[in-house]
Amino acid sequence: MRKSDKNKDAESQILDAAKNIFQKKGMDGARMQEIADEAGINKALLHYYFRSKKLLFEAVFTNAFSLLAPQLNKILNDDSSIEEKVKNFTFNQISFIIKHPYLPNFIIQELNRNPEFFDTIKEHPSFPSLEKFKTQVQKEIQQGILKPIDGEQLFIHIVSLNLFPFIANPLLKGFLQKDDAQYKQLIENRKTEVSEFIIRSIKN
Amino acid sequence: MRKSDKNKDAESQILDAAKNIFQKKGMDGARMQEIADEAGINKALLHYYFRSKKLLFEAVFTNAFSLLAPQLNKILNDDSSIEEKVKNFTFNQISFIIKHPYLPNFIIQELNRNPEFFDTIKEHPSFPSLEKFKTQVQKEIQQGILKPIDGEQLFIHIVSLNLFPFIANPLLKGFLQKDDAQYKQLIENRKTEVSEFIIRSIKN
DNA sequence: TTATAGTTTAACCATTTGGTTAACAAAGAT
DNA sequence: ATCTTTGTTAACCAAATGGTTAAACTATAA
Repeated sequence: MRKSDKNKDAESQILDAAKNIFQKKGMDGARMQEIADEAGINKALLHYYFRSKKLLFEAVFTNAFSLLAPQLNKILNDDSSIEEKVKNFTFNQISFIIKHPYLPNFIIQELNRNPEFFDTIKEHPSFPSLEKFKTQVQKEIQQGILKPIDGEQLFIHIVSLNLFPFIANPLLKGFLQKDDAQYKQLIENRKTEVSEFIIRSIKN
Repeated sequence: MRKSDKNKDAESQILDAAKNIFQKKGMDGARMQEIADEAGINKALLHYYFRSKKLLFEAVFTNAFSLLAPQLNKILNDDSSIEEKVKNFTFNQISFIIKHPYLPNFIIQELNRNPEFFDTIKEHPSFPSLEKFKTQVQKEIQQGILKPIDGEQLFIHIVSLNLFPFIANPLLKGFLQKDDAQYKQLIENRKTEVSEFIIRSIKN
């Protein structure tokens, strides 16, 4: 354990340790003892602050979602053009995930394991809504700015292109035969590559 | 019934059950007893045929990879144009994954959990190579058929657009507020939607 | 038929794991 | 100071889990 962490109060220290372990190993792979060790405290203290493994996990999960969701809202709820949105969104999202590379995989994986989990986050204040984005796409199509495309499909395209390279990191790294540094560079390039690719396809 | 038939019977029955459980719950979440129940046999028989959980899992994993890898080779090693390749590949891959929806997530997830796993599949006979695809992209760019694009990035684009909607199924289903039938339709539409989107971006 | 080798099972076992308890320490509150 | 609440720990526990064993069953070759 690092000394600078010793000052932090126990609860946030547990959350921090739990985040690391859960995001790397998932709910089933994580061990309470391992989290306690990472936090530098006794295992019983985990249960003192968070009654059970399940509750500790849920705390970490909603915490992680609270980081990701506002990122999504950026593209959906500002007033710039679709082109601007795509550009800023891909750049910002890829930059953000570079700093939190385990986040998308963690959320997606645990949502697959337990889909009812979505009900928990549906109530989240910054839960994204697609309505504005969809109507804006339609409007720009009518104005002749964009070629015809379904807003929902476009949304899926964008998120897929942004997140998949992180989720499939080991797979793609293997296929492309890149080492960590090379793959990092490849992703770095995608900050602009992806939006250019999208814009080229949808802009008139 | 001949001895070898019987072996294959029990063995493949175990593999089938293990596939179902492992793909739904992952290595850590799966229980040997549950696999035995699903296969309708005694738990000890699992260890008789596959010495340990780890070995059973590896059998399932390489099996799964053997299904997915040839799909990738289709786009990389035939002689059609890039446009044809993109069209056929997305259509075929999405059609294929619709029949095996757990497959991509399973492979990607377990590869994240244990990246050294890639060494096992690197030896696989149908392990995909990108060389042909990359040179073909460059050639078609020089011929003026395609706009300039990096072949590796294009490859990532394609796979991302194809696979992400399956991997992030619960997340996207939630964001888009679709039920299972509606989401299935959305994916069905992507069989052509994705390739059109790509072609529009790269073709001159 | 019987010996043999392969297959299947119930009962067990050792370890791991999430969770509890009871004692103890720190810090306010009176 | 002394009482009370809150925080922390070592030791413990019951259940679950991967794995083993020895016996029973089955098919077949001699």
